[in-house]
Amino acid sequence: MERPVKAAKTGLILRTAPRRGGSRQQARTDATRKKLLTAAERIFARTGYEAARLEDIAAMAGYTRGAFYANFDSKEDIFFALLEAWISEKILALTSLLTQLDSREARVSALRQHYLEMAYDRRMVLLSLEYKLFAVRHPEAHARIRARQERLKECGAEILRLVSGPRSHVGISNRAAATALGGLSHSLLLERLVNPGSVSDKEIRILLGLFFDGLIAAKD
Amino acid sequence: MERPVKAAKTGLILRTAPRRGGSRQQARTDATRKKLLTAAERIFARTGYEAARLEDIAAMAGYTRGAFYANFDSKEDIFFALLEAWISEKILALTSLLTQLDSREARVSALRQHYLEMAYDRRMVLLSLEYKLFAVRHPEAHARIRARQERLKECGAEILRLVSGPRSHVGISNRAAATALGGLSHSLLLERLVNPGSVSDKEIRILLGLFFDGLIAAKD
DNA sequence: GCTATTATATACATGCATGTATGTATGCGT
DNA sequence: ACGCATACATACATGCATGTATATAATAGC
Repeated sequence: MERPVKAAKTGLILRTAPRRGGSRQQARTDATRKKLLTAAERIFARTGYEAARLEDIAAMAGYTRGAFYANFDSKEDIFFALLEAWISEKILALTSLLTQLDSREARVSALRQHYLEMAYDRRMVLLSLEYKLFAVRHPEAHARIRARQERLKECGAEILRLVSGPRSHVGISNRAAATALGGLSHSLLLERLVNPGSVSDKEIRILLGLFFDGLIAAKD
Repeated sequence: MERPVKAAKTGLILRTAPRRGGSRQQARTDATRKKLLTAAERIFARTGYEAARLEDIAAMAGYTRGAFYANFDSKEDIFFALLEAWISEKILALTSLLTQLDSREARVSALRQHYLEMAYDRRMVLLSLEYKLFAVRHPEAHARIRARQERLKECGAEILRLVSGPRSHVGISNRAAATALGGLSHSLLLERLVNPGSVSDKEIRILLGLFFDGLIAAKD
């Protein structure tokens, strides 16, 4: 039995968007897609992008590589799909936080809390590092990743702006301040992953608080 | 022609130590070993540990894989050898800095400068990340890497101690303070690698200075 | 319920990096 | 100057992950 039509490789968009016919079959594929994505999230964080095997991702989601290739084109493809999903989710969470609170004090403490919590989200640090390292090492993908991370950082900066006003803190843009706070938080967690007990919970709180308050206070 | 003696795999130590007979031949192998190590340093930083190919390392050093396997057992082997060499070098530099200066002011500004310079040493950040990520992901190697990094951190803490005395800054150990400063410096550089121009040189100086001074001042 | 379509699994081909085994050249002792 | 050992190169074998092509199971339309 010949196949007269060569199954033309679906373009980029078709892959991520529903094939069509939005019925129950659709829900099924959406579910496995999501399962694959969350599996990828764990595997990428656990073993790193390069060492991650597609088979492991599929297996952790409860499938084989067949299901994987039905939903994604390659490791890079799912890597980027995960980035999109992940950033969108984060931004949603942040913006909701941004709108809910109205007093300045509430925002400040919420933001403070936010950076503190970053220091305990193991998967996020490892994933974030994977993306940054990938960007540094793959010039062709650089712009794409940067753009995404940018939106997130902008979001953080936006909140800082709401808290401290448009003017920079002693010559530091809100953007740079957000970057520094996130970076400190991440690096402290990484340090604890490598060497648990090297920095206590209390020290984390103090260090982040010190820096955070320093940045906020510098403005006044 | 049979080989009656099965070339017993050289043990770990024999590989790194001179075979014996300390003559000119020795100097030659030492030289290629060093060339291979510095090549590995660049390749590991450039592509990451997992993606690094032994052939590229050998090629960058001006050899082929034959030379590599004559000097190292595997990628992991050279990875650790590089770690040892690298940490030793860093510690030497730091301790010399520690002893040379005698006034407290001189030490403070030297230390300040040290953390600032960390934010410009691209290869060091990338390598340091590789080792930390490797440690997190390879439990069997964890202790080994940790021990090395530990010595370096201790060194930093030692200097901080000389500057600010044995007592911790408002509940922060010197060790944690050194970690935080290094982490902030590294993460700022990483951010700039991903997104050049996102943080200006001036902002780097201010941010690091703010945090550094905050830590030092908190003690007084 | 039967057929068409879609979703996933299985089987196979390919490429590529590692590691090993052998070959060649360079230096060292006598 | 000759022969041995050491440094490095070349060639080959292996393993393993990717990607593709085909087969089966599940779902939708009629």
